Amino acid sequence: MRTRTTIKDVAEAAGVGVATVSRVLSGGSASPQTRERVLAAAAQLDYRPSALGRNLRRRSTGGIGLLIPDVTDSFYGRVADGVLACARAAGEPVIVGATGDDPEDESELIGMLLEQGVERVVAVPSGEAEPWRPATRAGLTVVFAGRRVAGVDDVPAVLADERSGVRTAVEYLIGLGHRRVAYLGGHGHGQRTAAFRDTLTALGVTVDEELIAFGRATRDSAYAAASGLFQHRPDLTALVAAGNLLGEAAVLAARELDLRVPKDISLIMFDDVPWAELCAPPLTVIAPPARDIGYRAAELVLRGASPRGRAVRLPTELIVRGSCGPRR
Amino acid sequence: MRTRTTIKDVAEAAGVGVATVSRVLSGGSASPQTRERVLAAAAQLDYRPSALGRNLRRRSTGGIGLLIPDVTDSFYGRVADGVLACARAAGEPVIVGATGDDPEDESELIGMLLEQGVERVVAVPSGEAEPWRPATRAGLTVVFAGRRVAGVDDVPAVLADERSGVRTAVEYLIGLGHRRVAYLGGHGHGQRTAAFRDTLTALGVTVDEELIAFGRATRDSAYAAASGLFQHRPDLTALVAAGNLLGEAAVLAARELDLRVPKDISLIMFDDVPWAELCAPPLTVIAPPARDIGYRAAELVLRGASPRGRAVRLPTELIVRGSCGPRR
DNA sequence: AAACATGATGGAATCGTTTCCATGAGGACG
DNA sequence: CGTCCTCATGGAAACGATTCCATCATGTTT
Repeated sequence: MRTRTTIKDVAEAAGVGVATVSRVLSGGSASPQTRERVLAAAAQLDYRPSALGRNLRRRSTGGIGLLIPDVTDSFYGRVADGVLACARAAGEPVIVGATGDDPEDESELIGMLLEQGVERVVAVPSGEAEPWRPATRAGLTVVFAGRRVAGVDDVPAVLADERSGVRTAVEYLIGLGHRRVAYLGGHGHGQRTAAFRDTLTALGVTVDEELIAFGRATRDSAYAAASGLFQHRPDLTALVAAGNLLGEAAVLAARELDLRVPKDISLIMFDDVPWAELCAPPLTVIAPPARDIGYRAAELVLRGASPRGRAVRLPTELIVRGSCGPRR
Repeated sequence: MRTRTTIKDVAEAAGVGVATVSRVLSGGSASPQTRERVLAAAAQLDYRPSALGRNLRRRSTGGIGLLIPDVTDSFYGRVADGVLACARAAGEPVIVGATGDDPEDESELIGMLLEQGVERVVAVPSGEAEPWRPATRAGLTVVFAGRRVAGVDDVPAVLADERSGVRTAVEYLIGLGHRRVAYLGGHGHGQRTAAFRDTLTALGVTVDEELIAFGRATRDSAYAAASGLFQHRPDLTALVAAGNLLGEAAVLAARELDLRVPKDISLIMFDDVPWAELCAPPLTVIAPPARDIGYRAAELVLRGASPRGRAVRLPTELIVRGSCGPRR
C-alpha cells in the first residue's frame, strides 16, 4: 500500500522547502504566492499533517485524558459528554479510561496516559491521593470533576454545589414535616454526607446515626443497604439517596417492601436521570449539572488551569416531582 | 523542570547502547547479565518508554478509536464500556468521539483519528457510507458495532440479532391476542423495522402502515411520535418501541394520555435499561447484549479483523416483566 | 550609492523510539 | 590451529513534523 503523503511530498510538489510548508500550514509568515502554491499542493495531495511527527517534536500528545469510574453510569456519562463536547470544539482528541473507582486501576490508567504523552487530564478521581502523585510530579495538568481528593490540593476542581443541594433537599423534607429522615450514601459522597448531618443539626433535628447507611458501587450492595434501612427502621418517613444508583435501589426496595411513595415514605435523590420521570410517582431530585461540570473541567484543563486554582462550584437544582409528601 | 528520562539515559546508566535497552525491554535477545543491568537501570530511573517515539517509528498509534452517537445513551454507553474493557485488557488506549449520528461530524472525527495515526476503529456508524471511504482507503481496520452501513460491505460488524429479537417480541404480542400492534422506530433501526413488518405478515396479520411511526433521536421528537400514534389510533392495543429512547417516550406518552399499562396498552421495548425495572409496571424488553457487542467488536479489531469478515450476530433475550398483557 | 533593516526561504537539527547492519567475541568443528 | 557459525552488541538511520539559524533578495535610510 502506498505510504501516506508527508510534508516532504507537499514541499516537493509545491517546489518549496519543508520548512515553508510547515510555516504556511501553521499560519506562519509566507509570501502570498508561495502560500497559494503550498495550499494548492496540499489540497491536491489531500495532505493531513500526521500528529505523530508533531507530537514527538512537541514532546506531547495534544489531546486530553478522561478518567471516570464508569461510562455506564448516567452521571459520569453526562460528565464525559461535556468533556467530549468541549474537546471537540477545540479539535482535541480524548483518551478515555474507566477506573471502576479502583485506585489501582486508576493508577495504571494514569501511567498509560503518561506513556501516551498526554499532559492534560480531566478525572473523576477514585478518592485516593496516591495515584495522583506521579501525575503531578510529571507535570500533568489535572482538573478534577465532580469530586476532589483529600490531600491533593494543588489540583483545581469543578464540582456540583453538593452542600447547598443536599441542604435544600433536607430543608424541603423537614419543611414537609419529616423528622426521621434517612440517608443512603455511597463511595465518594463525603461532601453530601457531611452536608446531610450539618443541615439536620442546623435545623435542630438530632442526627440518628442508625438512619445513615452506605452501599458500595454495585446495584446489589445499594439494594441491600436500602432494604436493610427500611426493614430495620420502619419508623423512618423520608430518605435522601446520594446518587442515582442509590436512588434506584431505594425505589426498588420500597416497592419490594410495599412501601407506598410518597404516602409511606418520601424519596429524594441526588442526581437527575431520565428514568426519574418514568417512575411512579416521578422522583423528586436534586439535579447536578453533570454535563456542565465536564465541559467546564475540560475548558479549564485546556486553558492550562492554574495549579493553585480553587474549586468551581456549579449550582444544583431542586426538581419537585411526585415522590415527596407531607409526613404521614 | 527536568525532562523525562529517555532510553538514552537508561542506556548510559546501564553502560550499554540504546539498541540493547530497546531489545531488552521489548523481549529481544540479550545476555542474562546485560538484561539484568538494563532492567535494574530502568527500574531505578523509573523509565517508561514514550509512546510518542515508538508511534512515530511504527507509523501508527497503537490505540483504538471508538465512535459512538452519544455517550449518554445507555445502549451506546454499554457498548463503549465493552470496548474500554477489552482495550484495557490489551493495554491499548482508546480515543473516543461522539458523532451525534451526524455523518458530517462522523466524517470529521474519522479525519481526526486518521490524523492521530489511529489505525483501528470500532464504530456505531451513523448510516452514511461516505464518511467511511477515506477510512478504508487509508487502510484503517474498522469494525462496526450494533449497526452496519449499506454499501460498506468490506467492514465486519458485530450486531445484536435484531431480526430474531423483534420477531420474538411480535410473536409474544400476537400470542397475547393483539392484532393492532404499533411500531415506534428511530434512526438506524432499519433491521428492526423490517423484522417487524416481516413477522407480522408471516403471522398472517396485515401490516397497517399507519401504525408505524418514527421519531428522530431527541426526546421531544420521540415523544411527539409516540403521542401522535396513541392519539391518532386509539384502537391500537400494543406497541413495540425500537430503542430505549422510544420506549421512554412511549411510557411517558401513555401516562400522559391516561392509558393504563398493560390494561389499555401493552408495551415492549428493544433494549434493556436500569429504569425498565423501575417503571410501574416494570417494562418487558428485548435485551441486546450491548456490552458484549462492544467487547467482541474490540476483540475483532485488535485481532486485525479480516476485511472480508461477515457479521457476527449476538442473541437477544426476551425479559418478561409486567408491561404486556392479553388484548383488552 | 553604501549600509542597513526587513522578510521570505530552505537546510538541518531535533524529538524518542525501533531496527537494520556491521563488528567482534567466543565456541564448535574439521 | 584455522575457519565458520552463532550470538550479543552498539552505531546509525529511519519515522514526520517543527523550528532555529543562516542566507539571500528586496526595500529603506542616510
